[in-house]
Amino acid sequence: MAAGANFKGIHVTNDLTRAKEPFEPADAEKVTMYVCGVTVYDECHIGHARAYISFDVIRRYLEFKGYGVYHIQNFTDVDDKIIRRSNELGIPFSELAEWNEKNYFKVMDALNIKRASVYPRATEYIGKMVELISGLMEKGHAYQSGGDVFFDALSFGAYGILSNKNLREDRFGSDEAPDGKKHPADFALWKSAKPGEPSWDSPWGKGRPGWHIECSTMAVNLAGATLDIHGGGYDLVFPHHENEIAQSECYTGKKFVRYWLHNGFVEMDKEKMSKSLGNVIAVSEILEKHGPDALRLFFLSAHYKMPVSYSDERVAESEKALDRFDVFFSKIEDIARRTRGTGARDSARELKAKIISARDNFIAAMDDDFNTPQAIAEIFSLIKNCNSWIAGAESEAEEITADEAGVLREAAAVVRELGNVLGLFGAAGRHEEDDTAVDDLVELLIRVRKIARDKKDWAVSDMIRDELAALGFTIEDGQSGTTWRKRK
RNA sequence: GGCGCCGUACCCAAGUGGCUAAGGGAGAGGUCUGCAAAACCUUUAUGCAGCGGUUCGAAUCCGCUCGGCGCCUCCA
Repeated sequence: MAAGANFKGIHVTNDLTRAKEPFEPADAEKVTMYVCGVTVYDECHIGHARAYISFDVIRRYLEFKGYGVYHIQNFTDVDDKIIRRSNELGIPFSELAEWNEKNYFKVMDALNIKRASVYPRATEYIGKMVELISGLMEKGHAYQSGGDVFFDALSFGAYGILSNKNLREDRFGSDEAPDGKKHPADFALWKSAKPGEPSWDSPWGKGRPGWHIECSTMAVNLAGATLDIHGGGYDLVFPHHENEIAQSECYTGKKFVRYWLHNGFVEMDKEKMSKSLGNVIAVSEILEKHGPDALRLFFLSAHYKMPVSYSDERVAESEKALDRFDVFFSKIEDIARRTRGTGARDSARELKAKIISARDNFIAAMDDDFNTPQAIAEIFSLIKNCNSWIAGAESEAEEITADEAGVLREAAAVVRELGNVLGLFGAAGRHEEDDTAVDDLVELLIRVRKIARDKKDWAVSDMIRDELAALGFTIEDGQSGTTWRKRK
C-alpha cells in the first residue's frame, strides 16, 4: 500500500466507511482526537468506564507508536437533564455540574485513565456556538422558528452518511408535526429559554444551545476543521454524531472527521444498560468490590467494538488472572536475588528470542484495530513461557545464573511495558512505592517462621502464615525459599 | 418498516480463506510440598448455531433457516 509518512502500521475500523483502513493522521506530531464526554448530571456508570478505558488504550497505543496526541474531551454542563435534576435538588445547575465533574475525575483517575489535553465545557463556548449557528443561517442550513433555531437536514446532501440513513425512507422521531420543524430529522441548534431556565443572549433571543452544537464548536475551535479521530459510544452514532457532521461540514465546508471510532455497549443480562431501563451500575460501586485493573482487564478482554455483558463473576475472573502478573513479578525478583555464576544455557537464549517475538506479536495485535484480547493473550503466553523455563531450570542441578536472571528481568520489563500500554499496573498503591518498613517487618516474620519450620514447628509456622494472610499478605513456600506478596 | 451487530470448548473471548482453532477463568489427573498455595506438565471444540453453495482448500466468502441483540427518542 502506498502509505504516507504518517502511517505507522496501525489499521482502524472506520465506522464512516465500515471498513478497516490504514491510519494516517494529517500530522504525526499532533493526532487530534475528540471523545464525547459526559453530561454532568449524575455519577459515572460502567458504560462510561468502558468507553473511556477503550479510548484511553487507543490514546496510549498511539503515543506508544510515537504519535503526539491532542485529546479533547468535553463536559456537557447545561442540558435538560441537568436543569431538571438541579431543580429537583433545589441547587443551581452549575453546582450540580461542578459536583459531577469532580466525581468524574475521581472515578476516572482511580481507573488510571489518562487525563485529556483539554476539557472544554459547553457553557464556556456559548459565544462561539452562536457564531457557528449564525454562520449556518447565513449559508441557508438553518432556520428560525419562533425563538428556536433548527438545522435544515435536507440542506445537507450527505445527511445520514455515518448512520446509514435516508431522509426520504427512514422514520425520524414519532411525531408527524414536530414543534416548528420542517422535517422530522431537523434538530435544534438553539432552544428558546423557558421560565426558570438558565439562558444566554443571542440574536434569536434568550436561550441555550442544542445538544449537538457544542461538540462541533469545540472541535472546530480547538482542533480546526478536521479531526483525525472522533470517538464515543455506539449510541452516539445517531443522532449525535450524524448531526455533528452535518453542522460542522456545512459550516467549514471541509470533512469533519477522518476516522470515526465507536465502542460497544455494556449490557446487563443481555439487555442494553441505560438510564431509561434503570439497570445502571455506578463505577464507584464496582470499585468497592474489585480493583481498577480487574475492571480494565475485564473490558479489554473483549474487542472495544463488541458488546460486553457485565458480570461480577467475570470481573472476579479477571482479578484472578491479574494474580498471574503479581506472582510472575515477585518470582523473578526473587530469582534475581539469589543467582549463582554467569553465562546462559541455550534454553535461556531461546527464551530471550521468545520475549522479542511476544513483544512483536503484541504490537501486531494492537496495530490491527487495537485488538486487545489478542494482545493480552501474547502477554500471558510470554509469562507462561518464562514460568515454564523457570520450572525446567529449577529442576536441573545448576543454579540460575546472573545472566539468565537478566533475561527473566527483561521479560518482566517487557510485561510491564506492554501492560502499561494497556493502562495496567498504574493504579495507585500497586507494587513499587510500598512502605519499606512494612516490607521489612514481613521479611522479619518470614525469617522467624523459617526458624519454626526448620524445627518442624508447624503450629507456629502456620499461625504466622494465617495471621499474615489475614493482614493481606500471601505467603508461599517455593522450592527455593519462601515468597510473599501483597494482595490487591 | 429501515439500518446494523452477534452465535467458536463448562464460562468469557481472539481468530474472518491454507501450518497442531490464541488467551483467561473453571474442572480432572500428575509433579513439587509438613500442610497449604503458587508454578509446571497432561487433559476438556476432527470442531466453529443449522442447511446448502463457491473453492484445490472455509469457522473465515455467498445464500437461506433458526436463535440472541442494538440503533431509528435522552444515553458511553
